[in-house]
Amino acid sequence: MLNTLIRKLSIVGKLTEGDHETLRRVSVRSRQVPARQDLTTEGDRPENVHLVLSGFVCRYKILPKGQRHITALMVPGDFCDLHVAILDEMDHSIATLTPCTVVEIPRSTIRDLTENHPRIAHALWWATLVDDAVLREWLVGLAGREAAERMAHLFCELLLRLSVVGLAEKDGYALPLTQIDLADMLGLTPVHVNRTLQHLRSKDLIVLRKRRLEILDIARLKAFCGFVPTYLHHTPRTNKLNPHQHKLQMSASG
Amino acid sequence: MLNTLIRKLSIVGKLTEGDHETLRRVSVRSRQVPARQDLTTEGDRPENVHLVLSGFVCRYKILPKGQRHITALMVPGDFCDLHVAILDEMDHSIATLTPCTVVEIPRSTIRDLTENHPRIAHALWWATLVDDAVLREWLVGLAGREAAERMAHLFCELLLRLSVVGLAEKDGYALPLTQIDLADMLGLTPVHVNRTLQHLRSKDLIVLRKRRLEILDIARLKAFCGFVPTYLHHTPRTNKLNPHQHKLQMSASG
DNA sequence: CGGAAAAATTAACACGTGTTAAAGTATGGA
DNA sequence: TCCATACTTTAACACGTGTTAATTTTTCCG
Repeated sequence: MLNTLIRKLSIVGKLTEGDHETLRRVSVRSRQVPARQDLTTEGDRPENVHLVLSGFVCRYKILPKGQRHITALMVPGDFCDLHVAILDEMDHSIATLTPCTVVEIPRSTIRDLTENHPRIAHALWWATLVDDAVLREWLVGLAGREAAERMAHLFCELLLRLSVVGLAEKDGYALPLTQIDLADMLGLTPVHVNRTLQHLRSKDLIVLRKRRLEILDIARLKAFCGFVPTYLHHTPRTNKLNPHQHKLQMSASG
Repeated sequence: MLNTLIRKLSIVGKLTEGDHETLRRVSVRSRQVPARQDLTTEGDRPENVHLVLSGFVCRYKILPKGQRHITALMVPGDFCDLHVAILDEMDHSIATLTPCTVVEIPRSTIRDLTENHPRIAHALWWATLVDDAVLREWLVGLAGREAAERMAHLFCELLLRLSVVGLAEKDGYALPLTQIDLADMLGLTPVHVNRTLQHLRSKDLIVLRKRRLEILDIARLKAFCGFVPTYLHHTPRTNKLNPHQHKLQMSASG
């Protein structure tokens, strides 16, 4: 179970066996949480950081008109709120989407990790920045991709993220979310999520059924949504030429 | 000039005179940069962190179809890429929108600040988290607010952010952005930005002319877009009752 | 000061997505 | 096993925003 975390953090750098042991020690006290329950609520000043061991967790905000919008999806191996220690008050909430196993880690423990375990600290820092990068990609997708592309992009992203922690096969993965959850995540209505799902199915790209996503043709799916996985920073640093320096384009808008 | 940074960081905690001196020393070497020029380009591994002293800077990504989308706007006192030190490769670009004065701070200096100046380190950490919160708010706005509300919300946000660094009056501020810039920021077309601007003007909420935004009725503008400034974390911690715990609503979507 | 380039404005039309509502289908607990 | 509830699916229509393109205005620079 905890392997998910170790597997994920190992992407960045080489953790020692001692680091593994430290992480295991930190995560002994896990807790079962039913689906659709807040872990922390907007306005709180939480004392614990949450680590997901199993299940899906989301970060969300409620707009003045009452709609929920999900700004991040956390899967096993992800921290939910590594950063919140500094801010006075949560400006959003965190909730389970499915039944989950989570570890609650006191802030003091996180402080100890960051001060006395440099490789772990570096890995945690890295994980936070990747979360930011994902957030930016979601933002860009909402503004610039239409519904089907946006959904396809999410499915590609999850394939990668779940693969890292061993929760995906080559051709699919368990996706125990409702269409309402997807709607709140993609900025669509549940009705249009349904339409879009059928559209992607009619193009023989994916099938979502019985809470499992089947990817029928990953290459075509990636091409369809223009998936470029760089932002996930899951691959080691490369020294290839930088293709962006040659096609800078400042005032393009449509 | 540098006061902008000190003013901003002073929101979080009490910096000492020594801290001020340290910040001044770090920021001596400033540089003029013309408008519409990359400071770092996607794919780079930058060696310096950028601090804005004057002008407007943006973070942007180019989508496969060629559209630019701006994911963040940096104003004087803001760091552009405090975080990038850890990641292998920039997954986005940073560019000036107007002529700017920027300071380039070597990564080693940032490391020194974070290791040897705890109050400054804390303030930098805080600034990064506020940037994240702004990003989330933009995401939520793209998904859940329509064009006019989204634009009004941006104007309210900028009024607060610019006030903090002394660049806004009560009734407006300099906003030297083109409608194309606004479009790329709000996820709209330039044409619709123009329509929306006129719509807000027809409601006597704002006037944007000669690169200056006049806010005609800030109270009505805030009400119009449902502006709740908590996410900017510009006010000291309060111990008021938490209104969110009583109206939890998980599956609302429309 | 004048001319070229960029930005703002206007208009007509197209289309993606929202809205509402009703019917069908799973799901989970007693 | 069966019911109650939640979720999914379908349909018709409305509307916000995109698209294209032409025109006017502003800005910039020699």
